[in-house]
Amino acid sequence: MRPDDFPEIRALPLFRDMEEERFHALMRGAYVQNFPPQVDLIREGEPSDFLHVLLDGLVELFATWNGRETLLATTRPVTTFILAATIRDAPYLMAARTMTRARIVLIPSEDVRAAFDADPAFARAIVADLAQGYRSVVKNTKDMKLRSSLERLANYLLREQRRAGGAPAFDLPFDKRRLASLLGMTPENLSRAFKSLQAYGVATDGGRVAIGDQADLERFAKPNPLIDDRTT
Amino acid sequence: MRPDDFPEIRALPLFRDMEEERFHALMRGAYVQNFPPQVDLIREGEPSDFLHVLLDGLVELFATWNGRETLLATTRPVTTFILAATIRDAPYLMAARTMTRARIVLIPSEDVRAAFDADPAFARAIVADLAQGYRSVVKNTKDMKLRSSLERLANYLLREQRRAGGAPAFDLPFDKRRLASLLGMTPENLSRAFKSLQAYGVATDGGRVAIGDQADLERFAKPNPLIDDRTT
DNA sequence: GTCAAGGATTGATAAATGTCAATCAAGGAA
DNA sequence: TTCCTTGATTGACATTTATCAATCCTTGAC
Repeated sequence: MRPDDFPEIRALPLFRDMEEERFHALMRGAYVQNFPPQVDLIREGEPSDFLHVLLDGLVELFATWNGRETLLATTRPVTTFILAATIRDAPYLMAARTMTRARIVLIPSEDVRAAFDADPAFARAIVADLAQGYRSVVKNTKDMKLRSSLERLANYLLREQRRAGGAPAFDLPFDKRRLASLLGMTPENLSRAFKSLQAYGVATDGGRVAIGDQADLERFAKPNPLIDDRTT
Repeated sequence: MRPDDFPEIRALPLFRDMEEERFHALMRGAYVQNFPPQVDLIREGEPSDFLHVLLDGLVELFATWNGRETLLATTRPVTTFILAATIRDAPYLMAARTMTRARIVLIPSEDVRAAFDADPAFARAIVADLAQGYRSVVKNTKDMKLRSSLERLANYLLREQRRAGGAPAFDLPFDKRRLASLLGMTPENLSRAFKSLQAYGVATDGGRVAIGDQADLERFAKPNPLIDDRTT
């Protein structure tokens, strides 16, 4: 792949401060692929041969056990995913599948580790990324262990609203079946949870959500930056 | 603190490969403290001023929200904790409290970050530690989302047995109230779960657990390295 | 030894959540 | 357009888990 093909990669926090030559070397070994929707990119337990960078489209990260499946996260452009497995040279803990058509850069894990060893700026960026990812998963664990499914939904909606710039109405980023799995509940339970939140001014129309009275919903949801602020 | 006082710190993966001079500088700013049981070491939301290294005793890491509390992890010697907050220079996401008398080294976070910038070997070790911690939390999330409380207990017992060297009987490392919280259930539910596992050869006598037929318990628990192997 | 305190267990009951089945609604293909 | 597929919703019911209260048991202080 030509190093200057995708300036948005270079602009990512992870690559922004790399030495120019290093970045070029890394990109020379990388390649871009286009995938249709519903394609398995990664399976749990496989060796982590590539660091993935999502340029376009949506990807879901999920895990399975004993015939059950749960959605752990979704990624939107431009983000890397499964960095920890790449760094540890350990098997993937999650599977990844495209939700839409997607354009993805694949960087050989070996090259990433080599660049890490050679470029202090890159090393710093990787650590920042990992520490942030770590904290993000811890927040998610607190969400799961300390809150009921109704409380999780309420706080999820407040987070999404924030992401949408604080507007009173916004679209869910994917279907409700996936949202239910992400929040650790069944679609039926989610459907009933939405109905319960009507009492706090939440209205839905398909995938569109309107929050009538944010303060009222917050009184119920009790959002907390140490759980719900997914940026620090 | 005198740098050579505690060779077990130097032996930790995190510090093992540091340059000698760097390690000494780091230790000069550090100090050791002894704490009685049940002492709050860290509160959620506080700035992360120190990286902690547990030399002796047991420490619990927990989180609270809306009057509820949940145990997220316990640490045993010799381990560091809350590395991610130190690296990010962000507030603690968990609180920490001694469970027993404990001896702890406190290293100013600023010094850790300086050492990280100056010593590539230390940087590598930090990344390895973070990536491992990250993966460990992901495994825990899978455990929580994919398994019932009974299945979580069964797999927990198999992990503890493994840690005890595979012996058929071993002691729980702390009381059942804490174990229940760690597994995300109430003490009453845990008590009943232990009773249910009698059908699979699990016997308890206070804090002592005996696994009569490991293969039988495994048939029920279906342990999976991508969830239960907490070392890779 | 006795006693007090806290954890563990048990029983009864309630609440939360999941399952199954049926129906409904929306969107894409022809 | 019409049909068909898939996701969403609803109702009835089962299961899991929590709550509350009582009792039991262990352990440590005296």
